[in-house]
Amino acid sequence: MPRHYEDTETRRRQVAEAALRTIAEDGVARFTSRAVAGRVGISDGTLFRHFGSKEEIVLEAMRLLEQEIEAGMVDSGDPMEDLEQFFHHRAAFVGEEGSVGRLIFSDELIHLAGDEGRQVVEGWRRRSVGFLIDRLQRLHAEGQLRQDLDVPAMSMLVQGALLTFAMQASLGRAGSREDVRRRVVHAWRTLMKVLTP
Amino acid sequence: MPRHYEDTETRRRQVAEAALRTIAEDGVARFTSRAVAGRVGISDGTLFRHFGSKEEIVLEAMRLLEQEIEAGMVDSGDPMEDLEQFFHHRAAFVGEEGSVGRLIFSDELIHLAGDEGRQVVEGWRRRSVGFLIDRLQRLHAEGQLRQDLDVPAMSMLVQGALLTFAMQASLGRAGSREDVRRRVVHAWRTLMKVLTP
DNA sequence: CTCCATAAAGCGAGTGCTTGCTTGCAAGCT
DNA sequence: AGCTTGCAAGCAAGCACTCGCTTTATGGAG
Repeated sequence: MPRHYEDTETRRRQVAEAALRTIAEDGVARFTSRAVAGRVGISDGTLFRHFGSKEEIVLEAMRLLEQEIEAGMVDSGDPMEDLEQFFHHRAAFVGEEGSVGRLIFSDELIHLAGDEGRQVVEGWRRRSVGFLIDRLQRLHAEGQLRQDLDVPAMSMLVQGALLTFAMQASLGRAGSREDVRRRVVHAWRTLMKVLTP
Repeated sequence: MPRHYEDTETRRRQVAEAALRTIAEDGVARFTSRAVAGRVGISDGTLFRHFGSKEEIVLEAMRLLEQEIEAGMVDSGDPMEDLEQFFHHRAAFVGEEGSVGRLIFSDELIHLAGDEGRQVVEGWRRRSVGFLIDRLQRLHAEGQLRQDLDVPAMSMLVQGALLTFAMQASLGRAGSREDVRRRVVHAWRTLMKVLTP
């Protein structure tokens, strides 16, 4: 059988994607270098020709996720629209992509990714919370949100709602894409009812 | 040096507690039979005299948690009081006991606990959600909760708030016991403001 | 167009380490 | 004496990772 050849750049992307799929579908316990290599269709020996360590693979996979995470944080000028955009994007993302929830929740994986991985995840958290607080603050100051609630409390409600989606995806009980989207819309309506005067 | 002898019953309890402490303090990745044995002060060989497998250890540890989980679900006759009790108890529990969050979030651990472990965790979830829905339903019917919100949506808000505590504990950023308790009280006040007319 | 040297990518056996678990025997309790 | 509990060494399996060698792509010289 003839071998199939690809250059390092292509392989690195394929491996990072395969790593995310493996984590999402098989779980962290079965996330081994052999499994990832098998998914790409190369031997585990070849895998380590393109990556120096398993830690590097996790970091590359994180970089793939990072783009998606950043994409959810836009600045349209209207804080309310930003917030809605953020909530929908993030909820759909963590609700559909099972690997995200596992990555964030699994100290196992973060431990695997080393100090650098820990910093990456911590960075995501800080940026996301910062974004949330900022938009809520502005809306609160404009009087568009209930004045008897403080901003951190409202932030907790929004984060909590997002966590329920991550949790469901992590437990594999997310349902179809359409189903997730419907629940996201409903959750957002509920939050609006609850946060606005 | 003289050996210290304990009967199986005592050792099983000690081991289960040590397992929870190990998961909470060292993380799932370092939760090995040797580490647990070392914490108890016995060799890993002795550990397997009292337990048939690591899976059994996890199940025994789960049984320890189960008592605490059940303790949070009382029936005082007043649904609102039940709900408040439940929220405070559960939030303080998952917020202070880091192992709970890790246990619930880690598919690694659940995978380790086998089918029986998966059923145990699924049972917790079902019972907890059932409890929540039941009390909310009754309060909603009595008109004590906002009629423009549906019960599942309110349940999501409560669960979400609880998840934020589990998440913080799992990430090791819980803070002191007093600190957690203060935030729990604040979260409950926020929920009440938001759910009642 | 052919030939061949070189580099890149692939393979799979092998290495050392850790893990869950076993076993042979010693040490204490009853 | 016998039963339980303990230890330390050891085992097979699985892991991340290495290495020697093979196979393919490339590209310039003849």
